[in-house]
Amino acid sequence: MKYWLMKNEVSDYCIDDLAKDKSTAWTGVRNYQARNFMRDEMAPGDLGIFYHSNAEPSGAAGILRIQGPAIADETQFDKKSKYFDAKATKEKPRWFCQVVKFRSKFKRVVSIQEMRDNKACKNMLILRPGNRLSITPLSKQEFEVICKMSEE
DNA sequence: GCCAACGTTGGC
DNA sequence: GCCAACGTTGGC
Repeated sequence: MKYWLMKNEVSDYCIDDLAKDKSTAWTGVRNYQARNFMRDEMAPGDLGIFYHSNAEPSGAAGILRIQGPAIADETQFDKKSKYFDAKATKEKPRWFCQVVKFRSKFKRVVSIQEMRDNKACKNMLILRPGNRLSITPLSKQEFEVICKMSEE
């Protein structure tokens, strides 16, 4: 059982959208490291923090569950999509995504500043300067600390 | 295969 | 909108 932090621009897709949809394919990831996490490391039942970036404030907004296993990201085949990749084929997809299911919305957003201020979060990759990875692993402790902060 | 230039991300 | 960080690209 692993834990993840999955970042998304709040204006694109937020926790309320996921609550409404119940589940969604986490498409559009075009970074190899993040792809490998989804394709190789995530397993059905893993839990993730849904993180809002470019938000007021940016931070952890809720919990999602990985349906797993990874599937091909359909947007890579769609010429009209900004995520289209001419080098990808149906036979050999380059990009993968996970279907994620809504689990819960936090009572309040746990801001990135609160995470910075909490010693238990100090190793989180998301807090590293210049971090641009949209999917990062979390330890069980980090996951639980964020959940706990959301209750306060 | 090096590395400079470029583009993107994302907090502020 | 600024700017630091860093992944990607492409010339050599």
